[in-house]
Amino acid sequence: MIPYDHKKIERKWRKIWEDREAHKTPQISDKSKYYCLDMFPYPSGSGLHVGHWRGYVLSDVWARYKKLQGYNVLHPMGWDSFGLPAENDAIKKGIHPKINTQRNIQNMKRQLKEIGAMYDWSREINTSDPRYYKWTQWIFLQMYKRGLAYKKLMPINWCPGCKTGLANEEVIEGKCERCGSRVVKKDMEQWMLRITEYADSLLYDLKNLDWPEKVKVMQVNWIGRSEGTEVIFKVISSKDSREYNLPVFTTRPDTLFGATYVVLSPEHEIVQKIVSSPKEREVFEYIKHSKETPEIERVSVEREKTGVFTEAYAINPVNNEKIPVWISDYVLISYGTGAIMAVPAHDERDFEFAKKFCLPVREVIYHKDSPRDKKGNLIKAYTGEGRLINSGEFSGLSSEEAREKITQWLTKKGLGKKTVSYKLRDWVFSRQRYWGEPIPIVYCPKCGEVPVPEKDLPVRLPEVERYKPTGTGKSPLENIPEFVNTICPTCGSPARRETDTMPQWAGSCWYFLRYPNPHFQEFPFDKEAVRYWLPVDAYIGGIEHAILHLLYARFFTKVLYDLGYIEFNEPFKRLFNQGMVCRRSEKSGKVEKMSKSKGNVVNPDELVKKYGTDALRLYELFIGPPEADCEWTDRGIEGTYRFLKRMWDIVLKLKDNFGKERETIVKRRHRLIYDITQRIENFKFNTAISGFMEFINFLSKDEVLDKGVDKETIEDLLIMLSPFAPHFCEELWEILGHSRSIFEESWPKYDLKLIESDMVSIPVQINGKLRGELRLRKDTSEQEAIEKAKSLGKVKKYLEGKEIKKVIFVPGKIINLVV
RNA sequence: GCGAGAGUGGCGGAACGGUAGACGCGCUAGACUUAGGAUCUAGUGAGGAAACUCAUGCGGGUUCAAAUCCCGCCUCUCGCACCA
Repeated sequence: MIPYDHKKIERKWRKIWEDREAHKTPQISDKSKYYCLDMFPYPSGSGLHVGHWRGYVLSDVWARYKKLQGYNVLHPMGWDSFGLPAENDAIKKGIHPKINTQRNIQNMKRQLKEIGAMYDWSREINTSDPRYYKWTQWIFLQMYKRGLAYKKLMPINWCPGCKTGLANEEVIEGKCERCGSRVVKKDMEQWMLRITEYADSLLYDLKNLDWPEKVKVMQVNWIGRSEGTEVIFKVISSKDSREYNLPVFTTRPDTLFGATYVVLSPEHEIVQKIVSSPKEREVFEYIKHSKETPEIERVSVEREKTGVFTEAYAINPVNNEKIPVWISDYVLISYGTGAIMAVPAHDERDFEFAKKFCLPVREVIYHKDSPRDKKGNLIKAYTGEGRLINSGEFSGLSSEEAREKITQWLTKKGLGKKTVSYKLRDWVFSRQRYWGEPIPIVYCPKCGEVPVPEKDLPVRLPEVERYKPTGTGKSPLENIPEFVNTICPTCGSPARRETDTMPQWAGSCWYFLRYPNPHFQEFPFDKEAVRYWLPVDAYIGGIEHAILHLLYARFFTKVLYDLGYIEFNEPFKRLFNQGMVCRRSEKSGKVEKMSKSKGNVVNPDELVKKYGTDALRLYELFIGPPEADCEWTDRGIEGTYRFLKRMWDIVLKLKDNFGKERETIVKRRHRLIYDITQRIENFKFNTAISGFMEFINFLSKDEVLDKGVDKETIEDLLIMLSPFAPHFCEELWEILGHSRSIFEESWPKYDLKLIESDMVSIPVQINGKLRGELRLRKDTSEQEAIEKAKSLGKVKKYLEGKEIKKVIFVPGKIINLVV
């Protein structure tokens, strides 16, 4: 008998698939489509480890399963090759990003091919290819024309390590998401995208998506919509007694009568105008200090509150009370209006601040559970709802009624209005780096800011010698006169190009639209092909993109939808996040996510050599539930490898003399089809594989093999296993005499009637404890079943001298006798 | 602090409120072998000679019956965190 030779088989089928163009997806077809997309990787220099494999295997099994179900499946792959990760890798190695990226792609593509996935490589895309980024620039111009891209001087997150500005989303705990450096604030002219305009749409459309709840919640929190009231306080300058209108945002207008002071963010523009001369120096020092304080510290909850009194006063519009105006860095310039009314009795932060600076606390919401000392004073803020007190004509109302009434009152008097605030900020879209899409804008001394005409796209990234970030706040492109100097597209005068480039995320915001026709010349995407293929039916990738990429891609999709270019406003119908593969790290001694820096990676190359791709694919899935993190066990793969070998032997043993269909086997077959189908549908690939193992254990019993197994059972088994172990199943399929690929077959069907058996085994319990087991016909009457149960030897013993108080009989399930 | 998820053998993990530990790793014994780190067979939660008892993070509850449902804790992981 031929032994299972994974090397030979895998090499053979990979070549056949390539020669036959087996994975080439037809552009358009009569079949229903299924778009199964992996989050495309950036071409990293460290290559793939078994953790990366997991997601790719998962999506490939799903894609192949859908193909067997008769769908026309699109399962493409490409490269997210612009941006910080690729550029930092190049700088570290001292190789030009273009060369380094090419090399990395070559290596990763080789590794990806080892997985044996059905990627249609003829559709490969690469975001740093001018034929691709031409269209990224084109989309930017469409946004620019609609006012969705604009330039603004603003304090942005500056990473001193990467020497570039970052988006809010790229700052994690005050540190750069890429390099871990502390991010500082820097005032810079930046290109911005007006993502806030889409805040509500990004929020409300989440509810129709089949996404993990966790990711949806993260996006909801990130958008951070909160409804409230803008209240206008009058501020009288202590410098010159001039009056200014100061809007503040609050979600609790019901506490307005409890406002005993006002706090401005140190960066608030009005501060300079209202501060008294004696306080000017102190205020200036405070502002300087807070600018220098790293965001991470400034925002720390534990930190004691600080602040300075401006000696100016504000008028509370609702009762004309004069209250002091302070500045403090616990008020953020970037949220709401950058100013708050402070209600110490009902806000913890305000309470803390009031205690420190001896400011009055006035209760305006009464509740019996307010935390008080013996004298009846609040010992901390009561932040819940209640009934209004000390609130003039509004006293006696509930918080909810009061919010409505007070807002109405303010609106009528022109002193306030209902508003909505968001945590979401506009997207900082400029990077002062070389390796990215040049922003297609020209500055003309006569015409000002001029967009590059579409016919002149792409604005090519010049070939340069020096590509390292400058740290001056300008991109390295600034030093390339051939790039910078151009002529104005409008008037022809000498002009300068924008030298900032787009962020890493730009290309991935729309790549899923390009795959349906990746070589299309006339437009970013082929509308016809997009109409057929989009939206993406299943999007598979890591949870780390829960906010950044997924939010940005949704934003681009919505913009393109509003501009009439596409007919759907959500790109990814279903999202699946695979769990991370972890392993004990020698350095830390902890079980951590696999990564090169932690030194706990497992290289798939050696495993493929020793056990084969198919055994590794199986183990990647068998290791645990796909959505859960898992711990890699080095010897675990032995199990799936042995499984394949045993199955191989059984099929070869059977192939020359298949038996007739036998009832027991047919029933087991239908049971298997049912189980496997259900488990795959529910993404329970780990238990699907254990189902195959159980079936093989059943088949390998001598009595089963001796009595014979029919051909159809084995063929169905092979078809069902083929998404998991494609090379292995193709080979056995051929050995069984088929000349067509197994992936041309269709998924087997089950007959529920055949699954249900006439005989069932029923556990018998006494007082809920298992005491025996009964084999019964399914339709046995309750009475007969109970009698039989009572006569079981073991059961009899327990019933001796006892009285049966209650009998539980669940047909086909259980018998429980209570004594 | 807030929000979400998870705690089951030596290990990875199975279990529509109904036989806890499927399947696999590892381990033990045996078979075949010059050999076995290949393969096959049997066993493998703990205690006990056995009958049996005890076991799903801890403590309560509901139920004939709870890993599963409810209440209260503990631990871990992840996300958010002065957002007014």
